[in-house]
Amino acid sequence: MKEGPVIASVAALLGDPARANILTALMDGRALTVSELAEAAGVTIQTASGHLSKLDAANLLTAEKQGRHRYFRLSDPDVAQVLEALMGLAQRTGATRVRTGPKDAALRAARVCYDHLAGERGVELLNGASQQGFIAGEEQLALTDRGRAFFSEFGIDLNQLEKGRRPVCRACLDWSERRSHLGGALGAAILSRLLEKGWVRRDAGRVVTFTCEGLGEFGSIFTLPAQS
Amino acid sequence: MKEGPVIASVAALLGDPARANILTALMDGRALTVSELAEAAGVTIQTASGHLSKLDAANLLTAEKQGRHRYFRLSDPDVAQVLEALMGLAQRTGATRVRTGPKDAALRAARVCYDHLAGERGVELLNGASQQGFIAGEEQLALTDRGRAFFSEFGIDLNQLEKGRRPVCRACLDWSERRSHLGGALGAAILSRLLEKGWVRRDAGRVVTFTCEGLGEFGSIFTLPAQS
DNA sequence: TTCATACTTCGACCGTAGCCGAAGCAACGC
DNA sequence: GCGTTGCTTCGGCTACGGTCGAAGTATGAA
Repeated sequence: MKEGPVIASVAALLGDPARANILTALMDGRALTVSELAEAAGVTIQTASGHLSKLDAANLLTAEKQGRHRYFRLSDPDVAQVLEALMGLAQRTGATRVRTGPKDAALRAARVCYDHLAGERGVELLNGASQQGFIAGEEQLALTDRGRAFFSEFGIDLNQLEKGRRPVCRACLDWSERRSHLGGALGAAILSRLLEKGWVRRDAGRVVTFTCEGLGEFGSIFTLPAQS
Repeated sequence: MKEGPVIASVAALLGDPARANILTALMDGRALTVSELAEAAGVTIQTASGHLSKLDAANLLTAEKQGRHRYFRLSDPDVAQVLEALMGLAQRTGATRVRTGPKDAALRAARVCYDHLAGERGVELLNGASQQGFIAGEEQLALTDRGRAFFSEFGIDLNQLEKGRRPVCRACLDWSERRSHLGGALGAAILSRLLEKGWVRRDAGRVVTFTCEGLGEFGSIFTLPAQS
């Protein structure tokens, strides 16, 4: 009678389809306006506005005003992580209406999870990095010396990352693969670098597409057994 | 409009106060009957029965019939983990009605999280084990050779644990401490052992109480810097 | 057989919360 | 000033879902 309700109030927020749509639309880490979110959720602007104030009041979102727009984003990577965890549960749960549309396939292959790479490629990335000794651990991840060398070479400023409050490496459970992929500051930095290098492109929504060349490069680094 | 609803349906299940109470009542890993759960949730038996069939249909619970009773338990440690994660969110979220009752204090000190130790003691356990080199990693945990020796000595059959499908070590985020404690098969085995040794006692609900002697022993092992 | 217990199903009631139309603000451009 | 755009607030409608009383099923005991 006491602790139940505390989880119920949050869960109830996530439990409305419109709000759930809003949140998943924000899972790519971008900030979106009220009207964009209304469209994503399939409701009118007034309705979306109402939902957004609730989510904001619960600190699941943060709002930022810019001129006459209001941009909303997830307030924290933790929120995204809980959402992914719920998707995982939803699958096991049998609520899986096996909807194998083309968009679904693309999502499974590679997508953005808040600000890092997820899906098949995301899992490959972490597996490859582990196999080659760049990253150690299974649930609590740590960067190895070898990894430091590699990612510096790759163009990532590790000192910079380590200054922040955010953990550098973080295992994030992938709802489609049921395995972990790499989150945290390093995960985010890698995705940025992949974009800069032109290996991947961000499409509408959370889908990430590899260029032909990018897929080759990525594969030669991460999906082959250690090539040394 | 497509992936939102999948998380919404699960979240909506968790979002009803009565169901949330039922689930948190089951978080200690025990199996309870319909009537017990009805009382825990503060609703009539018919109502509870309805909720339980929904939770069961969603595979969040598993039912087991024994005579004229029906026992329900959480279907999986994963479910408990998501619930703990939600509690964490609920806190950050400001839904924190800071209710510092005596029971709350006891819960914070030591409690059962599905089947392993959580709360201050749980976090101490993992910290101590890490500091002394029994367990390596930060998010992905692994047992070290030294840890194998120690826990065997402690009375745990590690070979047995490693046979099962369940991961031996698992970091589980503690909602009250905002740090990880040790879950997985090893976490469960340690709690059993603590009970067997008479170091701790399980009270009503999820509260775990240390005996005077038990607290001393536990402390000398886990809360001091390595005593070697 | 009869009664008691444990639970499920049915039916009806009621409240809450989501939804939209309309109106009200606020920021920007002209 | 006026009009447009982006968003919020208000009011009323509606429907979904939680709730309980009552009746029905199953197990076990006397």
